[in-house]
Amino acid sequence: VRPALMGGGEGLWWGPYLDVDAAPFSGAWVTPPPLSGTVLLGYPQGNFETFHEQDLALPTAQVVHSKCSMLDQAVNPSFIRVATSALTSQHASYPVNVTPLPEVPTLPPQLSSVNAESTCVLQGLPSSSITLDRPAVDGYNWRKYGQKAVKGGEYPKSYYKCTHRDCLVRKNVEHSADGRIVQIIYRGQHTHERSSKRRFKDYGGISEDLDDFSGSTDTSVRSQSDYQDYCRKPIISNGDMVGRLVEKIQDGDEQFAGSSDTQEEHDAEVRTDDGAVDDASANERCLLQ
DNA sequence: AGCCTTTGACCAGCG
DNA sequence: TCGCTGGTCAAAGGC
Repeated sequence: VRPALMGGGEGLWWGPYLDVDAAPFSGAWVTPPPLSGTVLLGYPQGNFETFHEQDLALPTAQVVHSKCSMLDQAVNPSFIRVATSALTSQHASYPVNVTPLPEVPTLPPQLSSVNAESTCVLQGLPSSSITLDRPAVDGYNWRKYGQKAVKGGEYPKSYYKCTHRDCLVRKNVEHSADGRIVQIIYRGQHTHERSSKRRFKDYGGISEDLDDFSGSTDTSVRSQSDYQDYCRKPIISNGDMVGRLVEKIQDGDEQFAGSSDTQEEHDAEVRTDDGAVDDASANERCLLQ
């Protein structure tokens, strides 16, 4: 089953998505599943980044959203550098130029009705810039308890537990050959708050930003309009790094994904002939709910 | 000392 | 029942 365009903002795909191996698409917008799910972000070169809702939605997405709003007034690449570094390994920091988009994508009713939580997907990062080999960057503490070569042996799969007492949340992380995360399967729901502000500080001192909006951990009660108010401005992505986003709900029946032919067209427009990126349109897309 | 990753063994489900 | 596969356990070692 290929992703279905269900309407909404220009350049976005969303809808049921059952075939992860379907043709690459651009656009990155996803509604996190209520209990568990997978967010897979990929690039036309065959590189993929995968984030779970809680990798992105609460800590980093809101940071980026916040920074997006700031960037609307004064474009400052350092903001995104901070945000993206929080997404990457704790040692990585990558400069990214930013240009705000003029419009705010419209939400498809199908998705807006699914879940009130919000996910912002960083898209268009250089393929080398995000390596979520440290799941702890989502604000929770994880302990790796196993690794297994899955059938075919293409990608080793790592198994992580949340270290919080009485929390049974687990993550299955699939890595590509070069160590990049290909897929994260998230099982369960945290019964506690994000465990460590200190840890976020370690990733760039953004913990305060996280609390700007995520003071409550009960995101399910947060309204969509709240998010839209909170983050008005999306960020356009690096055209060279057309994103691919897949959300796979493991424990539920619903599966969603984002993609867009129109977005691909847009990305093609901002991409130069030699594959270089038009700085004016470079960088990150922050799509919101 | 505590927490983490690594890794081989073990277990359960399924055909 | 057996073998395969995915998921988990737990000892060992590192930071």
